[in-house]
Amino acid sequence: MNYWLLKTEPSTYSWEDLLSDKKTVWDGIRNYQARNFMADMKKDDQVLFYHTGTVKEIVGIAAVSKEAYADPADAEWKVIEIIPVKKLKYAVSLGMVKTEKKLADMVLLRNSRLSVQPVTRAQFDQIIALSQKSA
DNA sequence: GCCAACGTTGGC
DNA sequence: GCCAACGTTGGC
Repeated sequence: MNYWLLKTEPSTYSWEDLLSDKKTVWDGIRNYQARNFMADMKKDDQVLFYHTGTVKEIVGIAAVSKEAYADPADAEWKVIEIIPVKKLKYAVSLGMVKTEKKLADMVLLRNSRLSVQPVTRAQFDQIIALSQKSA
């Protein structure tokens, strides 16, 4: 089981959109590093769903429902499919992640521009722990 | 709205 | 193959 974080601008595609869609094709990724991570995703891997822009917080957990396949729009790129698992009790903001020493190595902080990123089990568990209590 | 960080492009 | 110029992302 691996863990990941997907970033999205909520005005483009939000957690609420995912809930109403029940599943979605994660397409449009045009970055090689991000594509390579997507290629490593396995079915049932857990995904932290992060809103960028004015929100900047992890809002929910999704799961990989279909592993990477060629983007029908452009075979050089890949897409995956995800389904919502559950909304976090309390969203975990970027500010909270920054203040948590155990999360200092998260790619979210190290490389804020990467939109598909790996998360360690320990980091994932820590995020879940933070989401249990309000900021 | 600004700008730092980073990836990509293209000239050499 | 290097690197300057440029475009994009995303936090502030």
